[in-house]
Amino acid sequence: MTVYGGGGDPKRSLELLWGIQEDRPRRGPKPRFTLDDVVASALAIADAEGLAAVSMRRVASDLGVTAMSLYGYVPGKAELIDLLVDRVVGEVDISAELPDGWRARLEHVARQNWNLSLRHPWLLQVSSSRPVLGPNMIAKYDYELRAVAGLGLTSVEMDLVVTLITDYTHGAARNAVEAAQAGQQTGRTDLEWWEEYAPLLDKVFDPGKYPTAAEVGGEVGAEYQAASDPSRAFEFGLRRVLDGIGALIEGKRG
Amino acid sequence: MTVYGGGGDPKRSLELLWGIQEDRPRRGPKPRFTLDDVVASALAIADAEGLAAVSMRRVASDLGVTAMSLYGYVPGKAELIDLLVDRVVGEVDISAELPDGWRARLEHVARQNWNLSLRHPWLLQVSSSRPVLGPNMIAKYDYELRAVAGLGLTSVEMDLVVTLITDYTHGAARNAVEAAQAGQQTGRTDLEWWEEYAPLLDKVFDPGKYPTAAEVGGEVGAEYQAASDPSRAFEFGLRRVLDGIGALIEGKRG
DNA sequence: TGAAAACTCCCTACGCCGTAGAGTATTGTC
DNA sequence: GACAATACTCTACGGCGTAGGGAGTTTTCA
Repeated sequence: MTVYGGGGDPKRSLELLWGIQEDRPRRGPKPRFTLDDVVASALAIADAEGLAAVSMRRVASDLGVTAMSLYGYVPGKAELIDLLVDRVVGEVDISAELPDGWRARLEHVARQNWNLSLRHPWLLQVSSSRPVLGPNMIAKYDYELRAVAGLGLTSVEMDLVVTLITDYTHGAARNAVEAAQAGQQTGRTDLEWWEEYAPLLDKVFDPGKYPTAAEVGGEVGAEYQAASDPSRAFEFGLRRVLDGIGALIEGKRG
Repeated sequence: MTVYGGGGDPKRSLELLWGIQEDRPRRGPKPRFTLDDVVASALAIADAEGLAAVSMRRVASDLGVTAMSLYGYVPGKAELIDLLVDRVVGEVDISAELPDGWRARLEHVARQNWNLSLRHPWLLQVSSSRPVLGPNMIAKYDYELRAVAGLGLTSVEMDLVVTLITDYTHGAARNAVEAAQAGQQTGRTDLEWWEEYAPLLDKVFDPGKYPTAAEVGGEVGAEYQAASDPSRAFEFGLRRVLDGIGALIEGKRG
């Protein structure tokens, strides 16, 4: 359950991210691994067991080495997490041609971010104190900006639109991941959980006091057979957000 | 930097949240504090020094007591965090009359959530595996649903709209808090940070490869004198989201 | 060629963390 | 006054990030 936010020394992180090290050959014994090996090991753990399982000792032992030897590759855990983030951000396929039309393009961007978060749920728990300005992050930012290029928006507006899409997607994905993890953690399906705690909640929850919540909660629960349907919520919200952006773009044209 | 997600035993959390304990008077010595005292102590630490500083030992020592004695009040740290969350959620003023008009109402809801997150930044780092169904959380949910009542939306739609607003606000607040914390953590203003790392980034970043990011990033940086302006981004996005919701509502009417 | 420097990795240790288990003092009930 | 229940303390375990120093390996330079 322990979780780390990025935010090591930004200068050092930048250097590591962009691979400003070189000057091999150096004097001592050759390193047993590359920096990439270390990050890959951490990634495997994060994906399989969550960010909490990513400890220096664990990453090291998976590599067959002691914890302290990692400090030859990375100044500390925070920087390792920064590298981890940029690495999975690199998974987003930014070589693909963007679809035609701003709406399809933004939808594509949103879905890419959504999928990325579901594939690496721990990503949502990394709250970097500064954005990790790694090569993949910048490439992705460029890709996303291109989705709203040529629409008559100012640079600032382009940035704001992309931020809106990614912010919203992030929030929606967070709900989805929480719901999914809750199910697998407790070993119960949503339905089972609902059935177990509904009576307890009933005892304590006064429908007369909160009639709106009671009615909506009841109908929503009945419809989803769960407390929520994050995937549907994402689709719904995305449509509204795109509608809102559409109003902006058309306003610009008129 | 260490952070905890909620998600203790949901049953026990529910009981604590709703105060199903009573059956005092009991036999032994009287407890030195109330459960509220413990939560208040944890809250003070979280607000002042962040969630990472909230350890059982620390909370206890602030109360003048050993760590283990907290386990008489709370089954574990996870449940304490659950209580912490519901407590600050209770700060939202839900007795206030909602403004007239769905748009003003939803805007009000969004701003309340925004302010709550900025007042208690650690809230954004608590990723409960299940929603904390405390009394305050439910009261807030009810309050927020009332903002979209009577508009001809189905229950499910009402829930989706509220989820959209809170999801978006959560994501936007997250950026704001990160930016604010980055400034105070490193003791640098945004401008200073920008000036320090721009040259380093310049050396590594190829504008020819990412012309869109280069141009937009440059103009955005010049306009904000910083990498971003989260507050402005929030306002911008909120307007779009409300526009999108407006389209839905008007579509329902037509 | 041999010494020195540079480097990787290991071992040990410190001060944190959440919390289990057992002990001690205090309080209420019979 | 005896007994049981309770609140709290102490000690300890196994984890964490990482500082410091030592050992062995490889390259460089005299």
